[in-house]
Amino acid sequence: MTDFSEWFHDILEEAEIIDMRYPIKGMHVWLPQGFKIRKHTLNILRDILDEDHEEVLFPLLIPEDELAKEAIHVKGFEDEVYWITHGGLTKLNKKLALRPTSETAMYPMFSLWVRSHSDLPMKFYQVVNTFRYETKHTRPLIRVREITTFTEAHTIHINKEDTENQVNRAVEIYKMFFDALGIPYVITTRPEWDKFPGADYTVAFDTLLNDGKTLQIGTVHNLGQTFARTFDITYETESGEHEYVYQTCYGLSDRVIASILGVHGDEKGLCIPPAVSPYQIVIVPIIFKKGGEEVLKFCKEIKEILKNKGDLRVHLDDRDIRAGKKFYEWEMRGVPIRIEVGPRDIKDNKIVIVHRNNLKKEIMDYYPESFIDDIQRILHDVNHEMSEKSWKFLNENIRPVASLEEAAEIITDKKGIISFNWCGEDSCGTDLEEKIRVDILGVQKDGLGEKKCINCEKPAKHVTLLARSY
RNA sequence: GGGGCCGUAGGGUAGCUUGGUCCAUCCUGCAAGACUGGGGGUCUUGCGACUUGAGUUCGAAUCUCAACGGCCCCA
Repeated sequence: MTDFSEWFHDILEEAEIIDMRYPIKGMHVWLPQGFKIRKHTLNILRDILDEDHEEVLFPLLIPEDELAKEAIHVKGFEDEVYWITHGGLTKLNKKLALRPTSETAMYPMFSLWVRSHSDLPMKFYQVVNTFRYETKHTRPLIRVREITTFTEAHTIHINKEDTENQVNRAVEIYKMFFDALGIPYVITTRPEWDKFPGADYTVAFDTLLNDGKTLQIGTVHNLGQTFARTFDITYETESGEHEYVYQTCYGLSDRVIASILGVHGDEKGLCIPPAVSPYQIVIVPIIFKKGGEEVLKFCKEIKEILKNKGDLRVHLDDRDIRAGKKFYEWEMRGVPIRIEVGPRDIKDNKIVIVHRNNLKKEIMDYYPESFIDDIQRILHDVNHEMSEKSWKFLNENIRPVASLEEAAEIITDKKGIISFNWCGEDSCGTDLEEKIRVDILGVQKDGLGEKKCINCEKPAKHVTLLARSY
């Protein structure tokens, strides 16, 4: 796969994930197939979040004065805000912003909700669309003007330590989530110049697409007390004083879907993890003129078993077209396993199963009693193999370097992620980014001892990652 | 932020340089039929397009301008 952009664009259309022809730049239509992947992906995330968060839903519109309250925050977004200026023909006295993110929508309400230390912690999340007037190149699901699936969590705590724990907890949540999808990631603390506007610090997840460029797929922010001061969110302590709260927020976007498609896909098309695949199994009957009835009857039987007893998403493709064409089509759509049933198999009491991830064909004896268990096992294996393969690819493409020249060479030649020793100074970091035209993703760990920064040769503080990124 | 390229059926394209040959080419798709059928089958018939607006002209897919949309490069 040499050109990711082209591959991605084509597959989104061919597999009917989204329709990019909607006549507004950076806004697209979710088609049924794409919507199903999105739905199942959201279900997994909701299940995890619901354990200790409460789902809420805030309005789309934010009044101008609230949005403008947090100066640093609004500075980070001011070029990208869509404004509503009119109601009908009447010009509004107070402009209304389409949320670029929801801090300034939620926090004035949090100020009303938080009263006492016994109210805390509070943990909320919502799944909403957000709007950013992107001026750069928009890319479907990756850089869009309407983020349709922004899952943002916001938490409120009584002290700094609690927010740090919550940041760790959020990282664990996202690990669990990405692990369920077999999406590999690197976790770094973003450099100062790249953190969320208004945050104390930002921890981010990046994955590696198969063209060697990284994609940011999740962020976790420790907001400290910045927003609490701006929006006057205070609680009463046990001794009756009023203190500002500490906050975190963390979010995922449509890019999660992009990474599901981009990480696992190959030259044959998509390969969707069983957990979120619209169909987990497709049954393709091999029908000849004679004996067609019997084959179809058997296909329907196993479909019912898988659907009802196995609680699986199964599709029986009984269209009157050649089987080979169906094979190519379902492979392109990424259905994890395909069952082929022909007269020969029925006669021999066999089932032919093809794994999408490695296209291996498995012929097994058909026992109605153990059939579901066998299929469940195969689905589990497919998921496991997909995850292993993508993690292997990520790990193979993280390369440590000892010099700037080496970094520049590798980033041009092999791409991927580069790990190096860095002093941690902003000026040195931005200088390095400019010199070899890459993005510093962030820092991984401290305490390097005697090592030197590969750019300025001062003592290095962090193992740091850099990459070309989307 | 700066620069460049592009817009023709559902998708991909030919035609544009030199305006008339174009009620627009080919592949794919879709619809119907026949023969077929363990990896994209063949044949027959049919459906479907010049992004929008303004201009130049006897005449515009073709030239000019603008809007909208898409793509690429540089900071």
